[in-house]
Amino acid sequence: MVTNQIREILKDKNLKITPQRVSILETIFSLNNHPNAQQIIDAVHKKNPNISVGTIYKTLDTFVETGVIVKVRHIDESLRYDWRVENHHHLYVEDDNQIVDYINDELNLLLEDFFTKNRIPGFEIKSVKVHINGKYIQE
Amino acid sequence: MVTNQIREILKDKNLKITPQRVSILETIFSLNNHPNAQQIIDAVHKKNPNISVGTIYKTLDTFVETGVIVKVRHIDESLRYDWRVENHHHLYVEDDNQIVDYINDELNLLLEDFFTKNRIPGFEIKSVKVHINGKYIQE
DNA sequence: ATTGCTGCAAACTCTTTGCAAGTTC
DNA sequence: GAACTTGCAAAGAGTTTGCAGCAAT
Repeated sequence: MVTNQIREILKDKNLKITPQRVSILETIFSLNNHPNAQQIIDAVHKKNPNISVGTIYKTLDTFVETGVIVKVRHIDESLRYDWRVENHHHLYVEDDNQIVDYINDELNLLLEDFFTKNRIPGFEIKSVKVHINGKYIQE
Repeated sequence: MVTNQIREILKDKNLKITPQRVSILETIFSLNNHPNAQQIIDAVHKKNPNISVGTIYKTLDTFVETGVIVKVRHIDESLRYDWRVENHHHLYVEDDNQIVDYINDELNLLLEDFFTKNRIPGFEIKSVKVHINGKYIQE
């Protein structure tokens, strides 16, 4: 992701283009696997140790409010940030704090079909995500 | 869950039977939906405000170490406690910190079949859990 | 010049830890 | 009585907030 693209994203959202925001957004785009706030802070500080923690939290809030990124509420207290919107699933890698995207349209269709046929009374489904837990092995 | 059963569980694990432990375990069994530490603390304090927070945290650790309860690491920083072992799925209720069990054998079979046919190269699957996000509605 | 952003510091929540006093067996 | 458990208080991590000064438009 080039800096110019980032400046354009900010401009589109009527956000002032500051070095801090550019750097933070650049960092988020450089992190592959749904970083949480702490991981973003650490990564930002590697390049710019002088950006304050408060600023980073406020910037993340701003990005979420304006739709630059989304805040994924996996469970009430576990927040992760992602800039992708499409529905996809995740591999949770054991002994490793890694979360890898798993995209499979056939699985999406299968689940959609299942939950159409098996409605949950009184419950409106917004999205269905599959968490695949396991680990990488030598083959 | 009767207090006598709880005393027996503690005795089986060679844990000293203290009023605090009985009360905490009673509370955990009374909470249906995978409470986190804070929810357990709140619930315990409703009945026994004088049990200290430190004691509750230590007791939870002790229970986990001895296998009375399990600590479920949904994602690296989101811990919830549960005493059930069987594989089941969850409804994540929006605007509400509720997680409701969703048990459906047909869904389990469907997923098992899918991932048998669609192996992920180099990845050993330990478990597959479906997170159904949505909200309750008036019907 | 105006608006909005940043950095700092204080404060708050959740969790962990050490230790002296108290409780269980 | 020995061993373990509790409560308290201090401390640490992560996050939020207010405000004065500063930067972007």
